[in-house]
Amino acid sequence: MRRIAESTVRRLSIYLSFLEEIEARGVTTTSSDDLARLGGTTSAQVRKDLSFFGSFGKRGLGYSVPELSSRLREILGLGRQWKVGIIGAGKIGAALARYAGFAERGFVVTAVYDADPAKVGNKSGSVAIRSMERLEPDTREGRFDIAVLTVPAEAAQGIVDRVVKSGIRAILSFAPTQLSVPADVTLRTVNMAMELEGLTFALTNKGSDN
Amino acid sequence: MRRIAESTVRRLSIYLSFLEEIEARGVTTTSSDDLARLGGTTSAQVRKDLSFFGSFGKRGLGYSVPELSSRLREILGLGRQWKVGIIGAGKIGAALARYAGFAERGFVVTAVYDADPAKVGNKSGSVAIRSMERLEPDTREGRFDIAVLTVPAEAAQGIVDRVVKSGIRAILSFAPTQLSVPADVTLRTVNMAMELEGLTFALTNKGSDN
DNA sequence: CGTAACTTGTGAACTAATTCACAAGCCCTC
DNA sequence: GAGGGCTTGTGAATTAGTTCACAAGTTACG
Repeated sequence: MRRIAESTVRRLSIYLSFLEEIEARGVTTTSSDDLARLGGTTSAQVRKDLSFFGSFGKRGLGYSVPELSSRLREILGLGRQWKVGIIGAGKIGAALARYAGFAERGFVVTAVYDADPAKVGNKSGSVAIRSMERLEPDTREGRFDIAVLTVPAEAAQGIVDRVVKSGIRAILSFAPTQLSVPADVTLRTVNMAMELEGLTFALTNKGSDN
Repeated sequence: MRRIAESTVRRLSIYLSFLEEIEARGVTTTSSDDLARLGGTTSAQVRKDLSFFGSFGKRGLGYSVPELSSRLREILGLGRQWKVGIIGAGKIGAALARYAGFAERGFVVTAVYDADPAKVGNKSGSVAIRSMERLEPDTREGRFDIAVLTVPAEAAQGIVDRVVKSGIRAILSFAPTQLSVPADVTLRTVNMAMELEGLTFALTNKGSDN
């Protein structure tokens, strides 16, 4: 398969969430134009995005909503349940552990870790907090597929190295720091400070550009 | 000023965070090569990014750390304090309201809102939770510059419309839905589901590509 | 069955972003 | 003050991503 741009994958997620929405409302057919309008892009972009994976529509008619959403779920790897381990049971970690949106998409939190011995054993949502020492054995036993990092910036790289070494290949980090991983590991970072700075940049430079 | 790519702005944030880090360690000089290595990019990219805003280095020598970090803060609009209003005092909203990283970067949470009357008046961090009805008057009085949305997907567009109408020009949304704003409003969206789907896509399609 | 009205799928054209590559400038040493 | 060793700043070349534009299907209808 040709390399797929991250922007394309993001849009596929958007298309899928609309498809699920209109599917729930009983709509059975849609078009690239509908998807584009709802997703803030163009119909050509929608068709091009889908064309990387096959051809799912009928000329003159459009797309079958159930079929396309099922194909997108498959493409995005949502046909199975994914186990998520949350590392760091602070405010954000705890909020995520309880976040219902996880389950709706097939993600289940199977472990929460914290370095603070006082927290170990407490429940975070429905999951007991585990000691950081469990990280390697748990990972090797396949207790989770995806690591979500909600630890302080200083600790993040060390933990990334540990979970990568014991076999994790997908990491979502909320730590406000640049992390490095081997080429075969996928890392996504959500950095609040960076998002806010994008906004202040725009506020500060509005008018002079557009 | 020529239109600046979002990717460039994101990298400027990264460069700045490194500069602050090494500045704290007493380093006084750096090079595009250092910044590139730490930020996971190339030295040509660093120089090109900076070149959109001026020329801040000395050939043969590199960049003065204090000078460059100060210029970047200025470019990113961090020379002043920004007031943030958090709309939605659920788990994520509450976690953000207490998030110390905010203050470090010059952001101060001046208001927290919630639609649930039972929550109004309670404290979230050091700020009292206000009624949603206060949104318009508060916004018009300049109580906050940036709106952070942590409300359910269904409520998000309505609130965006309200704050935009009363003058807000920068919004950071955590609602898992596509939002639309006028061209003069900057919107950034953080969507957990989308990030996780980016990971499952990669996990599912590894091997066949790279 | 023919034609009109649609909508997809996709090369080709275009636009945006990144990387290359090198002249220009700076510091240091002799 | 000339030469060597560095590193910036930036046009040019390249690569990546988006948009255009249209042939090829599909349905509806007379």
